Amino acid sequence: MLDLDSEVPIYQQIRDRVVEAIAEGALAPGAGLPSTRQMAVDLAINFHTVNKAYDLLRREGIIRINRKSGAVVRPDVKRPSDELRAGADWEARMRTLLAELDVRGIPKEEVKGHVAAVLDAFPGREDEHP
Amino acid sequence: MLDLDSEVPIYQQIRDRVVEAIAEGALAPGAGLPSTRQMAVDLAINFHTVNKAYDLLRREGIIRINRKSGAVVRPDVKRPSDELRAGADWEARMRTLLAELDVRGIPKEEVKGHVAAVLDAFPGREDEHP
Amino acid sequence: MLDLDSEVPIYQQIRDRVVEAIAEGALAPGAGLPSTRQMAVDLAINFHTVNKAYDLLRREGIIRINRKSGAVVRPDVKRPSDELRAGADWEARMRTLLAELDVRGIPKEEVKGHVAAVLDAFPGREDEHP
Amino acid sequence: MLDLDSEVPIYQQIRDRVVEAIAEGALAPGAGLPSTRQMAVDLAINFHTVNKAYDLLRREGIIRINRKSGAVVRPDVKRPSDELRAGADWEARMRTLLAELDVRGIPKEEVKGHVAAVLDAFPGREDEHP
DNA sequence: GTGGTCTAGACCACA
DNA sequence: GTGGTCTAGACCACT
Repeated sequence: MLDLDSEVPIYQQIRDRVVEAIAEGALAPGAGLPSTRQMAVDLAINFHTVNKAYDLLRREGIIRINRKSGAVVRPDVKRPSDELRAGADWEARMRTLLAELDVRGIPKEEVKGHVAAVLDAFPGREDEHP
Repeated sequence: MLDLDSEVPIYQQIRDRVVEAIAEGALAPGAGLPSTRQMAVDLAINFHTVNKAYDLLRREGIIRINRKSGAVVRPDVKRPSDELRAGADWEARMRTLLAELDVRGIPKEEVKGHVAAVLDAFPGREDEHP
Repeated sequence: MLDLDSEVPIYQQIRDRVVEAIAEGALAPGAGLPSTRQMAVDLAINFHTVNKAYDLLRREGIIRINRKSGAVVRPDVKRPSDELRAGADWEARMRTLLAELDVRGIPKEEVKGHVAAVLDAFPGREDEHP
Repeated sequence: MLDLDSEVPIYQQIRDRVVEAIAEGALAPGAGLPSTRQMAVDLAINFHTVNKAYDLLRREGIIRINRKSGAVVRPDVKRPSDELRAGADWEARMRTLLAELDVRGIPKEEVKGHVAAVLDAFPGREDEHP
């Protein structure tokens, strides 16, 4: 699951995998994450690295870290909130990615189709279409 | 246009801006880019940094670097080529980004709309709809 | 081992020596290379130059660069891969070299003998003769 | 025939093409080369560049340059001569190339076959097998 | 301690 | 005038 030789930092990969797990529904809002030491053992990496990933997720407002109960997915995640939207600059990042795909000659319809397929595979909330 | 305090390297930002300019049609295939030293003074950065960005674009097959006329956008860019598409774990990168947006509570339809809007704003190739 | 006065760039010479060491078996797949700074002091050159050589080898898919353990020879190197063979205008390069040798009056049989001798001295892969 | 965007210098490409033409027999020993200005016009390049290529060939002992008759292929080319062999370091260059091919996973027999095919396609001298 | 980035200045090759 | 190379030193990110 992790590529230790990748140029993308390990803590970033952990963060990405957690975010994807939440989006897919594998990690429900309010659910607990493994302890840093446990995940470090599972992934055979230094626990400081896991710590850094968790801290990043906390600063992004995606998880909460309690002294006693460990890290849990914030219950209000996946709900529209200005707090979560802020600091995302997601339009710019998406624009950069789309520009690269366009320049590489990947057909627009293929990209749109992939985006729709991925998004529709996410469980979604009951209040999505109010 | 550049954020010198960003965590994303300056040379990467330059590379991204060039790619976007090509996708938007602002930089047509065959068009020339400023010389490394010129762009360096324009952006108030070191010319080695521009050099690295150009070298990255060259290795990606997006521009050509000619000893006399400087850097030009490859005329055959935006033509689907296996080599260019190959370097593409783009589905994974897109999936990670989409998961983050979903977790941040951004409505799926808003994302799809933005994607379509950005893509449709790109001029596109003549052979896009054969 | 290095010729600082040569017209071929130092970083290219380093890259060539590493490739030769791999072919000879002196550097086995999976083996580690010296750290950039270490090799720099060993060769009495700037570490940036070594850095560039390693980066070139990485982009060629010959080594992997790991943040903690440094550079290692890719374990799957020497296994025929289309991507590695692709970057190969090798027939043209070989043709140019052979033409030069012919013009210089080096007997064809001597050239063939040298080629065979060098190749046969390389350990080779287990799957070479299936 | 020339790739103006290549990373290999134009004057070097000209030199390589001339050497190949001699090896193939298209340019016989003693034959004359086009004038620098003529070749510059033909190739649509600066005549100084052709000049540099010719000078390189002269310094390599492959052609002679006469004030009146222009550049001619040395009549004694293709014959074994210590003068021509010197300064070639061809074993080292061949070794580097072969090592790269081996590392890229190209079968040894394929390389040997290509070398033999190219060499045998060169006309060869009557005194080759004395 | 590892590699990565940026800056800076000098020199060279190429066209 | 163009890009390419090498050197040098400082700072940062990652593990």
